[in-house]
Amino acid sequence: MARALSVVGDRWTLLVLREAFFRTRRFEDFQARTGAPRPVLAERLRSLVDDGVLERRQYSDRPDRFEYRLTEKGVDLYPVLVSLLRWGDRWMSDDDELPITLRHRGCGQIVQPELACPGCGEWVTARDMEAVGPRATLAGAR
Amino acid sequence: MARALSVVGDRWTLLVLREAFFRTRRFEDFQARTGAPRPVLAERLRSLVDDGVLERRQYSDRPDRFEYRLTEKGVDLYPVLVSLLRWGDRWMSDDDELPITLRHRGCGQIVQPELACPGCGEWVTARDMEAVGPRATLAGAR
DNA sequence: CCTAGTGAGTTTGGTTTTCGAACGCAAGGT
DNA sequence: ACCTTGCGTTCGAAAACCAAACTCACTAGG
Repeated sequence: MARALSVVGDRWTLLVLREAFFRTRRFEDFQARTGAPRPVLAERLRSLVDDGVLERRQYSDRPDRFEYRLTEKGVDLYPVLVSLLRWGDRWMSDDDELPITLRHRGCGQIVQPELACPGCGEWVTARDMEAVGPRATLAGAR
Repeated sequence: MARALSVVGDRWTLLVLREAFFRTRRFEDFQARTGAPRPVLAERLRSLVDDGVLERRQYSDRPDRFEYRLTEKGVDLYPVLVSLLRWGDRWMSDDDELPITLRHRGCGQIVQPELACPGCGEWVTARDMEAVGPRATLAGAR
């Protein structure tokens, strides 16, 4: 998890990724929609590309122009973003800003996806899970 | 989501919360396990308490000693942490560090929880969902 | 031809944050 | 009397951040 955070553990990075999921692809648009300072944005995009989360693709020569798209690795961050969105809507909403809503193409309903157990299909909360392995013993060793 | 990130959009904050889910409660232990610099840790704990994610509780007077526990709001961040954990294991693992594994108390199996649709129960990926509402039009307005 | 505009950055210079190391303080142990 | 534990705070140096201006390579309009 620390390694995951070394990639996405940054305010601007996550805002950039949110926009990427909304199909923003160009530097100017990322800049306008996230409000990130341009040098910071340039640096973040570069490191996301280095980390394989975004792909930098030329969409024009003369003049050279590039766009940034999510890779498979990037798309797989969706649960992180959705979980944050959900938590923000639940705990941090203020009334004069309507939340983003998500529609499930499969069933057509407006929903907030939640965690479930792939083993038994039940919904999962923190209390239903326990850590095992190296950290479990660490935490217990107190 | 931006508001959510204003609370947890920080490398150290998320590491602190990870430890909190492992039942770390004391300043020294947070410091040792996250490696966060002490002044940063003090400031982060304070702001997490301000934001209602952690609760600061006195567990001894003479000398005064405090511990930090997750509130309900904090516990509800579990999906964010689990999603990060899962992504890190999938995309950032290196072989000489065993991943943390999670057991579902309900069915006893070792699993990585995933997102599902509360409407129809199907598993959900980024491609199955579409945004509607204010941002959808914004993204389309290009 | 001259000027304006667009897209994708880079440079600059000044302000915040962050960091590691050391310190403070109140007790408890030996 | 001295060392240790727990929980922080203070300090100066180093790094990151920011807004604004600049660059470069074109395209479009008059």
